[in-house]
Amino acid sequence: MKRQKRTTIYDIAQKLSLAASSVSRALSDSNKINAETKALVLKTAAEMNYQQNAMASNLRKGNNPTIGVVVPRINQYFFSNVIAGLEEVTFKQGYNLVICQSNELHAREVEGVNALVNQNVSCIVISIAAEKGSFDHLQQVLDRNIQLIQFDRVVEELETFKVLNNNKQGAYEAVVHLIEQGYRRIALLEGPQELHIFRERKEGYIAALQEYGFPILSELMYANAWTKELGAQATTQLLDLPNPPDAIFASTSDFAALGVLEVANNKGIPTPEALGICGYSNEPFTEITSPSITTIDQFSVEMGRKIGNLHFREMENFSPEGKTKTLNVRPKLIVRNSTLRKLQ
Amino acid sequence: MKRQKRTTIYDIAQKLSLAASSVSRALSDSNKINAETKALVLKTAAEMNYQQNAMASNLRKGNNPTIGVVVPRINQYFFSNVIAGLEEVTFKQGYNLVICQSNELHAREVEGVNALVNQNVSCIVISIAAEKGSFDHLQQVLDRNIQLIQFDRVVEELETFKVLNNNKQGAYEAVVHLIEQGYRRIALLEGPQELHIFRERKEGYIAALQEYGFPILSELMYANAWTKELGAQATTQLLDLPNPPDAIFASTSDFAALGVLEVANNKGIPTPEALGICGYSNEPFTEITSPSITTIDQFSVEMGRKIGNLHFREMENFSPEGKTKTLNVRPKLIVRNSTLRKLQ
DNA sequence: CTGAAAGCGCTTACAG
DNA sequence: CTGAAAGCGCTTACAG
Repeated sequence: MKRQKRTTIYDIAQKLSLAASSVSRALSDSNKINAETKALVLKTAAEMNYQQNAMASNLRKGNNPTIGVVVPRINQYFFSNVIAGLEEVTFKQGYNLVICQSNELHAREVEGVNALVNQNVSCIVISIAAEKGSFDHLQQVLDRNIQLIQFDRVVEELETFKVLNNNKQGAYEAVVHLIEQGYRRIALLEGPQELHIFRERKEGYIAALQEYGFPILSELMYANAWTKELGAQATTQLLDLPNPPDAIFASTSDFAALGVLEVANNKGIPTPEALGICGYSNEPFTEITSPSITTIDQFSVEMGRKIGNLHFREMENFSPEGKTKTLNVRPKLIVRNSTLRKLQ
Repeated sequence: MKRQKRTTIYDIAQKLSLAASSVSRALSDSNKINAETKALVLKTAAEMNYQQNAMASNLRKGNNPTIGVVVPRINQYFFSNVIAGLEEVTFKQGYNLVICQSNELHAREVEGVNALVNQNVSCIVISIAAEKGSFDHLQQVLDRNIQLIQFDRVVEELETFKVLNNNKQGAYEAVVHLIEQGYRRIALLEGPQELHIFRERKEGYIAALQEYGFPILSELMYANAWTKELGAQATTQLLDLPNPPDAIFASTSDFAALGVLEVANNKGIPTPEALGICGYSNEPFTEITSPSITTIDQFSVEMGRKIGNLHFREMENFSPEGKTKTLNVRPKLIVRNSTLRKLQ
């Protein structure tokens, strides 16, 4: 035994000598019902402690007002913020939010997506796992006419809504800022180039240098430095160059930037005077390091809200040709002490 | 129009000239079905791209394999970790996880809980909002025989499962550590005493002092210092005492401890030599401040896993008299430089 | 092992 | 405005 019997609309109908359909109409606030009857039903329902069975209602109506989310990790600053923003919107609309994490594994992601499809959710929101694999599972979502919204890390080939940070823009602004602060040899810590977000950041770096007439030097671009440890390692090597950089843009993450800072501190290289440091993401800790770290805010909570609003707006005026729109969230440079050697 | 027609078991049955019930048996891997028939059904189902309608199945079976979670904020380090741990377990069991945030508001919490009750979820996991209110909504959950598991911030009067950090133990160990490091006047930053977690931490502080024969001095206990700003303010006042403390235990949070550290740094008071500082929660930033901050780890991911396991274990051997068990997660002191003035 | 039937708790055309 | 009936897509006793 688990549940005790819940009151159903039949229980109410019987008590009031009404038809179940009338009870249903009263509860759903239909206009095809007498005001007095409605009041009576509502009163009785409250007395009998009635709660609608959402599963039955959804089955009959053929839709499930829930949004499913699949992210690599729930407890990562960026993702938990996106989810928080999304929840805000979905809750307001009376929608549920079901959450899965892929742990960066493709197989886990597939399982999660399939579970959501079985639930007949009205929308799936996803940021794909780092582990590569086919995207049949996502194609399946589209085939079933379930809305699919990709964000941040997306499968580019797939024609779906995409909500992205304008990574090129963010990187571009960071590098322009460094140039304006008088840095002349700006190194780049790159992320894995299979992920488009890292390719775009590299493009932004190059665009800024070109615009200001600086050379693009391969010796100053360091591949695959997307953890604190790899950032530190990259920094050690870069600073050992015959002609070392005077600024390092850790385009991968603030964690990499933290690795840069630690190496600089250990070597007694003063920041920002001799070495400028810029990260990416505006993790909370960047504010409290010494010196505080310049970085790029991605407006993650706002991004979550945008995703939610996109879904609900599209539900209203559904236009097939509008299915592949890309929404860009414009990131913002947060200037802090690690790059500030001129007064602003 | 939203969804196109999905294949149902009737479509499969028709194609194979079978009864729907046989198709159902084959798909649910029943033993009351011929092996050949089963293989044929499975093959055909795959060809026809069949996906079970979870709503129909759940409705018929009278249960919904999902767990609902209500927390003050999804994007808070502690809570997102608990959710991550919980998701790990629920996913393994093929359960869904539905998430609501109360934003610390009682009314929002009530709405969230009711939505989950309507869904007929099999378990609700909750950490209550700071805003006080009645707990009729939680009583309602129990009345409907839905399992209720409270964690961290709980309604003590309510007889439910509770998963708690052993806050008294954590605080006790921190203060003992401070005493062993030679600190003699240890101040306490308290949280709001309406919340039991903060009362318990105070008890741990007092117990440690008593055990070592130290006086309990009200001048060294500072109420309501649970943000960085309030922590800083408290520190300024404490250090202005005629006989100031030589250590401050910010029992409320690491953020308060950060406030303490900043005031100490600004006043040129060396940490840990002249002032020991200990926080609570092991936020990521405590590792990277200068000096790094001693704190208490709450094993939040592990706590989430414990909650999940509790639910699934109890489902099996359901014993009414075991319904009010309390599980304590033992916290762990993380010793860092902010309190380390002796070699260990 | 297979089929026919009932029913989970709703909603919604269809009559009146 | 109200009722009787059908049906959403499954599962599961009940016969055979």
